[in-house]
Amino acid sequence: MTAQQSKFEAPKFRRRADERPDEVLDAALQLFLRDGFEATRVEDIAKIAGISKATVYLYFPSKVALLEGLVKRSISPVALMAENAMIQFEGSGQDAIRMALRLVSEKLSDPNIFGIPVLVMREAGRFPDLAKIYHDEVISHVLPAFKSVIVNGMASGEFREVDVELTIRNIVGPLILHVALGNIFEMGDNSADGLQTFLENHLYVLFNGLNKETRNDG
Amino acid sequence: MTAQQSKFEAPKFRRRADERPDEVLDAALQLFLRDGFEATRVEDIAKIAGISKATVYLYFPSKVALLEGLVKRSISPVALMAENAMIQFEGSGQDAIRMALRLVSEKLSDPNIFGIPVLVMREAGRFPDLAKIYHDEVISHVLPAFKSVIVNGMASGEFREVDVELTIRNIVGPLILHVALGNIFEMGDNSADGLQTFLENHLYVLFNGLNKETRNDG
Amino acid sequence: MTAQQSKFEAPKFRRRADERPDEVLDAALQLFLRDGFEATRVEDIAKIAGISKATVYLYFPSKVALLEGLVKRSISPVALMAENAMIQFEGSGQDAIRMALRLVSEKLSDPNIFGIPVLVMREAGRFPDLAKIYHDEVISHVLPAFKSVIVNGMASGEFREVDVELTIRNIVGPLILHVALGNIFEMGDNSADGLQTFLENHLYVLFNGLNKETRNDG
Amino acid sequence: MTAQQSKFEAPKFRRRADERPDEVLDAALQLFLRDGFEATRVEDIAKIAGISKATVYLYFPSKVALLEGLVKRSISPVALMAENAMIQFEGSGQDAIRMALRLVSEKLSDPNIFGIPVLVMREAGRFPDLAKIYHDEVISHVLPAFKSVIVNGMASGEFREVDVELTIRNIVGPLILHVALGNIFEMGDNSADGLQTFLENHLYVLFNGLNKETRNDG
DNA sequence: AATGAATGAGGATTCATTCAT
DNA sequence: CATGAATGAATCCTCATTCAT
Repeated sequence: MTAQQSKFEAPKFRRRADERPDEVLDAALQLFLRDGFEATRVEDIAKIAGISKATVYLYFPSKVALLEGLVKRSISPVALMAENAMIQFEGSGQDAIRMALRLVSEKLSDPNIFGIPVLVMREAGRFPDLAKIYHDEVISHVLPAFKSVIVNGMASGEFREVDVELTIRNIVGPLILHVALGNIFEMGDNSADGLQTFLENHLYVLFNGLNKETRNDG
Repeated sequence: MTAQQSKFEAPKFRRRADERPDEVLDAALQLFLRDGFEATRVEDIAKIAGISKATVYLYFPSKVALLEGLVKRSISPVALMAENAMIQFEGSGQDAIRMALRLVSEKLSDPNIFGIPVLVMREAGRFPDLAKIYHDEVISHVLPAFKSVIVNGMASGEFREVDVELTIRNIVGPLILHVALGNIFEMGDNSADGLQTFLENHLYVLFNGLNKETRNDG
Repeated sequence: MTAQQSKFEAPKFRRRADERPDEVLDAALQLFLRDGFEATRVEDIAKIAGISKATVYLYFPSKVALLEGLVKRSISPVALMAENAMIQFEGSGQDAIRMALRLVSEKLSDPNIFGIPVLVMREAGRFPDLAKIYHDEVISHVLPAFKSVIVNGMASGEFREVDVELTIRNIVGPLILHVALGNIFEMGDNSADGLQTFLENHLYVLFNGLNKETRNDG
Repeated sequence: MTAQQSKFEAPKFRRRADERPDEVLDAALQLFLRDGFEATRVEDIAKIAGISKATVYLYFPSKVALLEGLVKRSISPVALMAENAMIQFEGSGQDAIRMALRLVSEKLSDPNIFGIPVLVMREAGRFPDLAKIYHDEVISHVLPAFKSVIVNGMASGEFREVDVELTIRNIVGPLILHVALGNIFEMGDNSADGLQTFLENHLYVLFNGLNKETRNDG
């Protein structure tokens, strides 16, 4: 379990400190997702990371700090990326959204990332700080980007007249649910391929609607 | 708070025992939603229900039993109702879905109900039993109903050709996300009116698509 | 160790709750005095009190609360008594002080009491609350009483002219030191008899001075 | 703070190792007095001393060793001095005591010294070694010296007939209490001046007694 | 000589659950 | 039925101490 040491040197501990925080976060994410925050024991996180319980506290001041660290590490970059991509995108609104979701879902197939939103949804209620971080680092970036794409699309006549705020739930909700179902009920698959397949269907329905004959009232 | 009942139906001072379990579940749901399952103390549930901690164990053998009791009590009827409504419905596929979602979202505005799915998503990971109950009592009823509506709609030429399983995420996902956002970030409103407004927009987008000019390739 | 149960009934736990807090405080005092506050484990206190660790927390919200409880329980009454005795006393200043010290030292031979001042001196530095309690409940009562006796004695010509505040250290200091030495180095004896003997010598020196021929300058 | 020394005596940047132990002891005393032995963290001592935690262990084998080092360093010399002064003193008993106390209290106003007795009183209970050191290095020197002064004084008719052992508490007790009160409750002042003022009053009361008219029975 | 990194051992506190009444 | 009293088991976090560099 602790193995993997050459027979020559036996470095009981000591390893480059730089890698440690990341390894700890990886372990934490894995267990938080499986068992929830409260039910996860710091000792188990440590065990998976291959260090001692006390060493965890060398890098993170508390158990909640792990939660917050996870959000900061994994999601923020994705959110920023999606935001920038949408802002700078020059094509149609449809293509902008299509590209953003593809970008995001590529990242989401990284197991270190796709669980975070679900984790946040589970635990944010009791940790206002966590909710705030997620809001500041993710929602406050992505939301306005989507909004402006929709608003522009409506202005140019590309999109129907819809409620901008509420429609964002139609764009993001299916994706979240897909990941969550995979996570929780182990329904569907969250592999890169599975996500891709899902995404194409989602985009098709999202842009064209379920109905074959659509109203032209919008 | 405990006493004070009219002399007529007043059994001295204490509610009929039959009502107790319900009151306990109400209290449990309230706290589970706010704090999560692990972080909720049985003692606090008891306090809200106006009884003693030990009395809770008179009605429920354990803390998890409360969780399971919640699902059984609140969601199953709704799911059954939606299932039946869809099965017996005779109109178009669009109207079937429309009706089912309206039915559900009416119930969802009952605070004793709308939190359950979110609660399950939060805690099912660690309680396979809970996941199983939810799956058996809700998912296994609603999913096939939706599936058959979609399949029939495609057969009759009403709906485009879509992946049936995946499309269900487009139907349900936005609704779940809407409720969750309201619950966790206190974004949007989960009042009956708010839900209604959201639902109309959701159905509009779902059936007609975002694009004004749709492809007729389906 | 837990023994002492008649062969008839085996009351695993359960005892009159009224006695518990006192028993816990007794145990706490014993260990706090021997090992200091920090070095005393709550578990050991519980063991001596014949209950479980968790039960301690049924009666006292925290370890510090035990410390504070000790002061409130044991010393306050003694201080009040001394205060009242001095205030109501009608004889000479010398007799007032004599009486007060005798009264106090009678109580001090109660092992539940004589250790408290030493304990407070040891721990008050780090627990401002404890210092405050002791100050409010003991010092603020006893100090003024002594002061007024001295002031009156000086006014009536019974006592020499001295610095009132500082002289109180001459009255109390030797007593404290005596008890502390007994406690810490196990020098001298803190039995009722030992205290009595010490007290008579202390009072003799205090009132008459070491010098046989005294100055009459005061 | 670390660097910045003239080129002349500058051993590059780091103080001579000889001074280190003293600096560590200074830091330790400061914290032990404020927080007690147990509650003081070695890391904080190191921080004040301007070195790393591990370096402390280069000079002292353990945390207790710091405690013992403090007594050895600071008090022993004072005790020896007082002892010698009293032994060699040629004047009256009163003047001998007066001189000894003045000598001691001069030293006591050195913050590196006056706290030690209080510290010992706080912690000796749990560290028999500490109690022994203090006993051997301080008490066993000072006590006999005082004793012989008193005995001689009684023999020459200068002092009243008193219990020698117990009377020493009258000599030292007020001084200890004065310092302790200053330390713990921040009553009185422990400045050199404050101590001086206190001492004069103490000696006045000690030798002449509180009573203006003294018995001549001694 | 000096230290950053690591840990073992321990302690306060919490809480679901049980039992005697 | 109802509950106050009690506890075992768990878990976070701290800290003196050690070791490799």
